[in-house]
Parts: sequence; C-alpha cells; structure tokens
Amino acid sequence: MLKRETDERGGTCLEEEMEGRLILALRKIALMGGMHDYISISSRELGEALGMSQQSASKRILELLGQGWIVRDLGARRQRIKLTDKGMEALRREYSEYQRVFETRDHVLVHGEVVTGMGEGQYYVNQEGYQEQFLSLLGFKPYEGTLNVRVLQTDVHKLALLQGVKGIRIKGFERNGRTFGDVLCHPADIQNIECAVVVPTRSHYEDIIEIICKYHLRRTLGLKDGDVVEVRIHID
Amino acid sequence: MLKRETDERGGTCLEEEMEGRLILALRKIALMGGMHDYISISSRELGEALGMSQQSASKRILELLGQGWIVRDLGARRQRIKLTDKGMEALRREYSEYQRVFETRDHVLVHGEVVTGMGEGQYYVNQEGYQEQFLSLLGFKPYEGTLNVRVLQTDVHKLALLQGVKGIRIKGFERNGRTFGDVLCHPADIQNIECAVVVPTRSHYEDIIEIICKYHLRRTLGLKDGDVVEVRIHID
DNA sequence: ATTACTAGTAGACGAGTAA
DNA sequence: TTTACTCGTCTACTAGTAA
Repeated sequence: MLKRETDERGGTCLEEEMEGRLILALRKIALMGGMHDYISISSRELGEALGMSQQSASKRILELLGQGWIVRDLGARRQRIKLTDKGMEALRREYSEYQRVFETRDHVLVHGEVVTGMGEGQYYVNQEGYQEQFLSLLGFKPYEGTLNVRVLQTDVHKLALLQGVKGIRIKGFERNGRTFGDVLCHPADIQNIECAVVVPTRSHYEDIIEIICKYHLRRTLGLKDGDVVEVRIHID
Repeated sequence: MLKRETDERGGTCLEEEMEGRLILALRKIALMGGMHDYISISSRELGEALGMSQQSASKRILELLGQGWIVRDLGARRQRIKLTDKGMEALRREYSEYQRVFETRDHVLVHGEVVTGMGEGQYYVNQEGYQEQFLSLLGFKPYEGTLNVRVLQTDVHKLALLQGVKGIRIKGFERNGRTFGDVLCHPADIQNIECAVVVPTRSHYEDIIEIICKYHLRRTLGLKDGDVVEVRIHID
C-alpha cells in the first residue's frame, strides 16, 4: 500500500500529482513575467490561460501561496503576483528534469562478449595511411590490434543509433593498387579507458564491433573470450 | 463556461491537466532510458517511481498508448516500453516551455517619462573619443543628443537588473587634461527603433536614463516632455 | 510473479453566490 | 468589477481480484 502525506483513505491526489498541477500554474505565471516582477493578473485571466475556471484558478493561487512559491499583493481591484525564490527553485527543479532527459544523449551503452576476430581489423588498423589520422583525429595511436566484441542480442539495435551520428571520419587511401575505404570511428570507453569503435564505411550491419585503443585491452583489462564488457560509445 | 473536449458535465480533468499527468509519467519513462530504447519496466515499478499504485500506473500506460506516445512490447512476463517519436515530441514541447521560462531573460521593459536633460549627456556623447567606439561597438553613430527618460516609480527597481549584466563597455580617454571615464551601454529599442541606454560607470543610482540613437528620437517618434515611452533594454 | 478489470470513495472540479 | 466561499457532481484514485 502506498504512503501518502497525512492519511491514507482511498482517495485521490498524491502529493506528487498535486505538485504537478501547481507547477503547471507556476510555469504559466512565470511565462507571463512573474519571474522578474509582480504581474497584474486576475484569477479569471489565469484561469483562462490555464484552461480552467476562475474558481479553480483562485484556488491554485491560494495553493501556490500556501507552498510559498508566490507572493501576492492583493490590491483593492487587481492582485499582483510574483514568484518567490522558492517558487523559482521549484520550477528550476522541473526544468532540470527535462534537461536530464534531453541533454543526456551523449552516449550509448552496449554490452558484448569478447571474441577473437579474424585479424582483418588488425590488418586495416596497421595501415600507415590510417595510423596518422588516428593520432590526429582521435588523439591516440592505436595498439596494433583490435578488440572484437559481439554485441549482445538485447543491445544490437542500439548500434542503429550510430547511423544518425556523424562520428569521426578517417579518410581512405590507395596503396599498392589496393583501395582502403573511409573508416568511421566513434569515441568510446571501456571501464573508463579511452578507446574508439571502428566501423568500416562500406560494410553491412553486423553484431560485431571492433575497438581500437592505445593499450592492449585484453591484457590491460584481463579479458578473455566470452567475457562480457560494457562499451560506452560517445555520440555528438 | 469552459469548453471541454467531449462534454461539459461539471466534472474534473481538463484535457490540459490530463496531459500534465501523462507527461509526468512519460518523462519518468524517458528518464529511465525509454527514449533510446525499449526498457523493461513493470507497472508496479513505474507506479513506485511515480509515487502511485500499480493499478494507476497500469492505467497511465494504457493512456500513454492511447495517445500514441509510447509503444509496448507486452511479453509473457514483463512488458517493454519505448517512447514513440510523437511521445518525444510531446516531451520536447514541455521542455521548450521551460526553456522559454529560463532562457528568456533577454530583455527588461521599463516605462518612463520623457524629460529634458541638462545637456550633460549631449556633451559627453559628442566627444570624438566616444563616437568611434559607438559606431564599432553598437553599430551606429548616435545623433548628437540624448533622450532623457525618467523611469516610472513602479519600474525603477528593474534597473537594478542591469547591474548583473555585462553590457557594452565604451573605453574612457583623456583630452585637454580632462578625464572621460568608461561608459557602459545597454542595447535597447523604443518602438522597435534600435538605440542604447547609456550609464556612466561612475554614477550613483538614478531614475533617469539617457538614450542614444542614430535618429533624433524626439522628432522621429514625435515625443514631447511628459510622454511615456516603453524602453526594451536587451541583456545578455 | 505479471496486467488490468470492477467497485467504492475522496477530492478536484465548476456553478452559484457573498463580500 | 474583483476574490473566494459553499456545495453537488464527477472522476481519478486505490483495494480487491481475475486471468
């Protein structure tokens, strides 16, 4: 059974919900300029702005006063309302919740199992034409080998997110008549060790990702085939 | 009387409020990772996170589905939930409301009465040492005179806001043995005409502001002493 | 364990109205 | 005009329970 503030009859209106309704009114008042100043607004007008009756708006104002979120100068004709510091703080709390939602798309976490590749990645990474760019664009010269990770079934679809991300493009080149294509890298880390996920541009979708790092990751992290690692791929 | 969506019995739950409650649940789901991915969450857990019963959380989920804000993969044991594009859009709309609140401190409106100054501002403004800087830093060469405005009592405290603002600093200089101090300007407009409020750095608090503009404001706006003008002072 | 229906109820709502 | 009280309606809530 749920705890409510004072009692627990079967009724409605959790504290949180009630706060939600109040915040809505508070935000409207803020938008009308109540953050900077007293604004002159009747309960009728506030009600209209909030899509509710004058009576309900009046009640909301009383509730906001009760919370200490606004102060009021109840003149003879028209009331003037202003947010208090406490009210602004309450509003900012809400705002930061949304910030957390919208400004935390900075990484994707994928889990995968360490596997042994076929040495192809290693061959590519060691090409001199790539090496220089790794250093200048990623900030490190990769250890001569890649760590192959088979992304778990549950996380495979997360890789699709990388499609919509610019990443860091390593230019291809030609050498001894063979063409080496562009390579897209995504900065990442495994247990806070800086690395990068390498995606050959022209490759169809795979569940195996190749990771380059300035250290020998298998040795540094003591990994063996079948171990599951968490890779944090940075985007943006 | 207020319009509601379907009917207008005396009851509760405006559309807007209902949306507010839904948005709260939607945000929680988003914070739990439902923006990027399906997350596995029972109605019991969601209820706990939202401070409500399992039953209510279950209902919320059905409502969110009804709005097309989430999609659900109702497995045998646990449901998996993800936000739809429509859901993210709804959430972003909310977010932008808060952004408007917190990121719209870009101007202050002050009202004041046009008065005749003592020509001191005019003397300062016309100094060559200032004129060049006005042009390069404000983008216009002021008309040789200032408009003096006595800020109304009700708006005087708004001027205090300018204290916390950088503004545009015009460097002082020395000429004929006399020192002209730094001058702080705040870009502004009066009836959409670009101008700037001038505040001598070393001056105590006054209720009279001096305004420079490339036009002769009195003539252009047809102002005479005692007319009340609205000055929009830009900050940041 | 889940999800979600039914039933009963507390309280949020607007209408009417006083001050 | 205002603000805000009382009051009856209606609904969003939780408990109980089925599947």
